Amino acid sequence: MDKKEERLNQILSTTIEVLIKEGAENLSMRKIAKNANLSLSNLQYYYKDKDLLLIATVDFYFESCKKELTQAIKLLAADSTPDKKVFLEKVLSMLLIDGRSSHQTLMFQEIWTLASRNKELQNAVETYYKTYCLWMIDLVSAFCSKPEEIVSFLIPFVEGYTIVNNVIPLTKEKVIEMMVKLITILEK
Amino acid sequence: MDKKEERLNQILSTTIEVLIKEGAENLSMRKIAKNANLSLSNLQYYYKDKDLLLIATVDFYFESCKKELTQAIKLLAADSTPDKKVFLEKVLSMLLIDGRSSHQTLMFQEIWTLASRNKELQNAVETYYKTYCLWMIDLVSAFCSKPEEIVSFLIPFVEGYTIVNNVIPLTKEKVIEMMVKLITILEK
DNA sequence: ACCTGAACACCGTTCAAGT
DNA sequence: ACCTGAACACCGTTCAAGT
Repeated sequence: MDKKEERLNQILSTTIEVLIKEGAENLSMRKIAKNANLSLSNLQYYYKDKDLLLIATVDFYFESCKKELTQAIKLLAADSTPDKKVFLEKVLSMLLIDGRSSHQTLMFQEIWTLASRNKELQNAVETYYKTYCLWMIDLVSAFCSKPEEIVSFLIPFVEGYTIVNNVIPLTKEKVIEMMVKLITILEK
Repeated sequence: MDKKEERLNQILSTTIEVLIKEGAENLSMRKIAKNANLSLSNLQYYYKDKDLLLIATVDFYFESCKKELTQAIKLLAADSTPDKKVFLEKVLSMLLIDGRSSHQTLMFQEIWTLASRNKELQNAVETYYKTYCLWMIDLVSAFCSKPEEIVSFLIPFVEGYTIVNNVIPLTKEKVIEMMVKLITILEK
């Protein structure tokens, strides 16, 4: 890794840190510069304005998410018993996260909101989710028929669950039970 | 409506307008004051700081959402044919909104993000969604058994769909068809 | 190519003062 | 009770200048 690459890495990591800790609202070029040990003008040499810095940060973040996802999928695939029910339960309990306690969900929420005002970020988000969809289809198809239907139903549900899990009447365990039942039935 | 109430109404409506048009990121006390024809200091007389203004705005917005929801539910209930399938299709096509083209989803996204950094907003969001849940349970129970399960599965799905509808493989029509099938089966 | 520092218009908040 | 205006520290961006 050469010097420039290292600098960029340092800037983007710092931006993610500040973004998670303080939110997009309280993110400032000066704060990032300070935390990354750069002068404001020097930071602006690497990223001309705040928008470009945010786009680069989101791309950088999605790359790390993809790596994590690949890892998780590998674990799931390796450890797979032939039992479909057990497999589905594992996938679901991994995906159904309480959004308020997860760094990842916090970061995604910032990204969604930023993206709603920025075309380039919207594309980055769309591209990421499409990749995510394809991987899920691939993963699910090892155990289930009609993977496209299952994924079309699983992904929105999981995304929504991170937001509203604290208000729905059923517990997480009951939700997993229900989802396994539904997926099993969906294939018939 | 007395003068004070009118002033507050004018301030909160202006805040919502600016929030939807420009996002929380670009919302400023000065901008709101200007658009609502007040001096900055006068706005601060009514809302001491930005946080208090945002909390009041979110409460105000949720109130209008509740009114809209009551209206929509009334329409659904009045026009109800005895056919469960038709009823479910109507509910679903009303709820499954493309998030990118809807003012409401834009506003909710801003609120979610703001809430992730503010305890009071979190409570406001939670209270709103709990009311929403109870109304949905009430609505659904007219036609279906196991309304708690159906709502626990419907609400997260609908929330998630607004975010990821553009990346999942199935079309909206196919999604509705699938959901009706699943709900029907869930009751058995 | 990489980095600096001053200047500008804008921001939220505070405060002392008016009616 | 309602409203004003000045002051403060902070913000993003621009720009002319250094190595």
